Amino acid sequence: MEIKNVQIANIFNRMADILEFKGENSFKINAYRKAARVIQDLTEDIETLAKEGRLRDIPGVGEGIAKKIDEYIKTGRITRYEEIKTEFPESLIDLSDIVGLGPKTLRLIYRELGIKNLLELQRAIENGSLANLPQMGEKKVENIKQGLKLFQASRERILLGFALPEVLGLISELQKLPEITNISPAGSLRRLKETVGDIDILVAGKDGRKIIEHFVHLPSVREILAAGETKASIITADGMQVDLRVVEENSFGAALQYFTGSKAHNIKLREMAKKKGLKLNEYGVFMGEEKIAGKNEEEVYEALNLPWIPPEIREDSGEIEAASNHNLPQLVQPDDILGDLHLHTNWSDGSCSIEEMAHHAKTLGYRYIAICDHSQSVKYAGGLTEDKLLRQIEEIARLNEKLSGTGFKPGIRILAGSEVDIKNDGSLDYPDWLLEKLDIVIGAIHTGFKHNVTERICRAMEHPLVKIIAHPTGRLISSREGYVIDLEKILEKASQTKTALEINSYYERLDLNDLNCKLASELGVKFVINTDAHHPQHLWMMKLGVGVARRAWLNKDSIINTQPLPERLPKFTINK
DNA sequence: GCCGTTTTCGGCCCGACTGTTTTCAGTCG
Repeated sequence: MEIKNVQIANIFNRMADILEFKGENSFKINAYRKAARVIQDLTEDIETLAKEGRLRDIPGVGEGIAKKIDEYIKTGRITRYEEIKTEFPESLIDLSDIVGLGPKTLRLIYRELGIKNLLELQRAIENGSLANLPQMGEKKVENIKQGLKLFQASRERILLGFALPEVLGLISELQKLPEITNISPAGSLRRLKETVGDIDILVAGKDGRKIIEHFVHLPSVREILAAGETKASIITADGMQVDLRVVEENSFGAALQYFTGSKAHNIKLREMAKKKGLKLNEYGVFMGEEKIAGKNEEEVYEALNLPWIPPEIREDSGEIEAASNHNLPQLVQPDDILGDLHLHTNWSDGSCSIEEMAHHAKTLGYRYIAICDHSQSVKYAGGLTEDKLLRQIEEIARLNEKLSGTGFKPGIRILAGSEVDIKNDGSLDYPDWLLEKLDIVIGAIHTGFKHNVTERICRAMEHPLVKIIAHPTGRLISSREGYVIDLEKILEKASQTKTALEINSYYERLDLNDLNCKLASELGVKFVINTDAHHPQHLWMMKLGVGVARRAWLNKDSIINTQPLPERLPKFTINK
């Protein structure tokens, strides 16, 4: 459904690139970019909005852009785009993604040297013709050369689950320095976006030079890109670029706010500040010359008459308006999670015993877990035969005796479950008499990703024992697209059958993602946040899934594993 | 091209850095 949203957003972004190249009014260009971003983040189908004549309700969409959207939906094309697209070679506009090569320079090399594509740009660098242009010195050519290298490598963004532990490690190393009075990750990492580009760490402290000296000589640093008094950039042994910035203590909040972004959120805040006769920048909030806030984020927001806004929702997608109306959501927190309902063990393709998983879960403060190993037809993952599942149910009963809390020692409850494969006809991989012996049944697709997946999942959700659908879209971030599905249909069926959809926290999945969760939530769907852990060391990823939920504005009431288990098991109660 | 509790016209976030200049343009975040 959101396909048209993405297509239209892409066109507007491309139009902005072309208009920028043409040297059009920069505010017009920004208008296109803003519209593109808002449309991309929309949870509603833009086609529906168009049919209902509600396009103009989208912030950033006015008369001109609404007309173009209507045209695209009716005819599949936008005349204005087709016109300007033919004025210049596509391969030329592609070059605008090169860092260090802005629209002005691009226009210069096109006009003066006739450069139209990557290859010609490379040649111009090599034969020195680029360096001969006016305003073009040695350094600038070198910059473009570097940008070109990055562009060709088309540097991939880093998975959050990969970057987060690394950054927390760096931070705990840095905290040992007494000169550092405050420290925090910033940027998209702090907003818990599923992938991050550069990694930003912000520090408040006295002796910038010393702090940076310490930072660039940490053991995990492979290469130093820059090291000044207030800013340093390094490459870690894992190949991640990390920027450290040092600021004065009384500007830490303003700088943290600024470097956390998002850019769109910051722009809106600055507009607000301006309307109030204030000025907001990375040093503080100013009334004339006087600084009225900046030491911490709370007072920065307060100076603008706003409550503090959690970083995860700072995307200018309604959070500022909600804050103004004192209507911010009570976002679910990591501590709200009472159990993990999707764990694997060495009974199928996990690497540890049920008891080991339970022990680790207990150290995290969980009150319950569910063991959901694979079902019989998932051979490659060691799916359990019917007999083996029966034996596992007995083993879990035995462990529950052993691990149940006594007196002052709280225990942990292990639920017997299964991640049951949804077969090609939508039936389940175990017979009902066996499923009925389980505390919890999760349905999942593992084969036939292009084969009637929507119908299969919907049929599985109609089964009264299927309480959860695991990783509902099947995507792997930056490596697999996911099943071919009609997501909206699935969400509606989930809402109707009261089947919870999983937010799978495994770092490569994060499935459902933030936008899909937001959409699902609007349709009244319930969620469960699981790790799908195959090893105790995967359990920490719960915080990634909680991040997804927070980015989707979810509160704890819509997430079933924030609820305590009923006194008497066996059956996990989701009323279907 | 969008938008409006000062406006339907005249604004549109803000600062740092870099490189090439000699007071500033271009680019980035």
